[in-house]
Amino acid sequence: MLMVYIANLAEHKDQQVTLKGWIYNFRSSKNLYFLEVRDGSGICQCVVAKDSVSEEAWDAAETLRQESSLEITGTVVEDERSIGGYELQVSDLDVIQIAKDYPITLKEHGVDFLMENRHLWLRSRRQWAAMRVRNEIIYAIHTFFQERGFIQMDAPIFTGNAAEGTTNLFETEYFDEQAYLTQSGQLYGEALAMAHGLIYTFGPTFRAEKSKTRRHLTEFWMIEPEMAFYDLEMNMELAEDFIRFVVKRVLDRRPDELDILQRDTSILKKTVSEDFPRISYGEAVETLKSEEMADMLDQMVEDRRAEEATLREERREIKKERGQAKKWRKAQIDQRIKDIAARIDQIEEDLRNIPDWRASALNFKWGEDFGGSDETLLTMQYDTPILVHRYPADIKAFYMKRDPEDEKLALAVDMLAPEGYGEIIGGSEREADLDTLKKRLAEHDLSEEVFSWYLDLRKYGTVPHSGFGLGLERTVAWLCGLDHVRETIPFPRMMGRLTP
RNA sequence: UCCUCGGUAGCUCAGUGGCAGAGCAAUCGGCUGUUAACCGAUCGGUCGUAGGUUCGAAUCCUACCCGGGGAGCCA
Repeated sequence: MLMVYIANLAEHKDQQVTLKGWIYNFRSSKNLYFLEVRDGSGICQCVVAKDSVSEEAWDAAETLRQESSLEITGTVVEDERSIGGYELQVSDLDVIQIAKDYPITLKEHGVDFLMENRHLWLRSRRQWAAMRVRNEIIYAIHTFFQERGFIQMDAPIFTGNAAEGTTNLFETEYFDEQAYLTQSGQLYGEALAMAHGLIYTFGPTFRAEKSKTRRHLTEFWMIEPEMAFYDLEMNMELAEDFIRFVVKRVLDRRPDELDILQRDTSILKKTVSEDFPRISYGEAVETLKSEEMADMLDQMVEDRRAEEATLREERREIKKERGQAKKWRKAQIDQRIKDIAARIDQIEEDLRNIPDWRASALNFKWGEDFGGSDETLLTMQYDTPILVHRYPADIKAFYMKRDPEDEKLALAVDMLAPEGYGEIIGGSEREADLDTLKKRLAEHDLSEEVFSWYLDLRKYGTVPHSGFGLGLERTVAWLCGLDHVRETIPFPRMMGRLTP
């Protein structure tokens, strides 16, 4: 029998084929079973009619439960009523195993429960789609750099010295020594760039920050290109081309997955077609303190209040209706009431927070770093990512080159994603001069001895060079429209979560 | 570390001082095209833990534990 994957069913119209997979869902009537079978490549509805199969096969169909594994044979027919447009008219089926009491139903579940069952949750449709988008992003990243002559090289995961303070590093034993898990491959990337010119690293990084937010993991994946003979402008150009390329590939090649995720792609399309605004830190500060920003925030308060009033009105109406409603309508109303309550909670939190955002923005002082709300406010004015460059040197790392036109500034750049997804890229032109770099180490109370190999890079044929780091999970969250990075990686590691 | 919200059936939740509830799942039955199918029945409880107030506590008070969201920090 011809074994096929569901993704390829269209090539086998009217043929007899065999699928191997798992029961995603099933419905039944007296003489008919509708089995939704998933095989990893997709989902196909398989129709078992009592008079089309043997008695054994019919009895077997009756025993199937969610996630039972099976082989199923039948004819591929086009049917617009079915998911994917094709279904299988079943002639035979073999049960491999009956799964009893699969914990994750197709109904709603809480985050904690789903995280406890992450190993199973990955089988669910939205998670399946998100992982395929993640894969497409990874493929696009490699394609982009490989096509431009970049060499992928790996930075070590164990490091002996804590480069920039130990508070946010994980410590571990390394034989008789203290070792740390890497929080960035960048310094090593610079060494690699001096050997190969254009390189990128792609690996895990670890941060022991006690952050419990939707944007943080303790273990996440970072892509760090490093380019010899690139200045800040070239760095920004590359970062913009890079993100545009990745977004375009995902839009082109994963429309079905984005559809499953119910991602509104209109804003993503602007990222592909429009230039990213470039704003200096100084300009960003001006924007935050401006009259327009204050007005925008006042308008935001009004909009939220209006929306809340509308939602409360709707809730009153449907609560009245609920009394005489039929059962299915009651369920619908209950769901809507839950959604409304969640949205109202969010609005009320926003209304509590907006005065703080407003104060933070309007009282912003040159020299401070942007807070989460400041970043959000800056990106709200655009539909594409924005590049914010030339930050005060005092709030940036020692290795960043200063702006020759203003020594107070570092030639740094951050890319902020739209729709509140925050910083996805951080980068800079690196300090190339040996004596200046030594001076910076001294200013930061860092020992020259620890960085002796790094200083060698400036001693032997130093050149201008730049690079940046992309956070993979934040990128996946943005493209998928997910509100938490925990759904962007198969097994997330975060505060209080080490299993499964 | 701080602020804030929460912990009631396998799951999602309602119940704010007076008999422990609903939907889903599971089990049994019904239904010839279902789309989170539907309909009927059955099963299902250490109300996070410990103490206190009260004639009486899921509900009020105190402490603690666990989790969500946020601040700081950051990709």
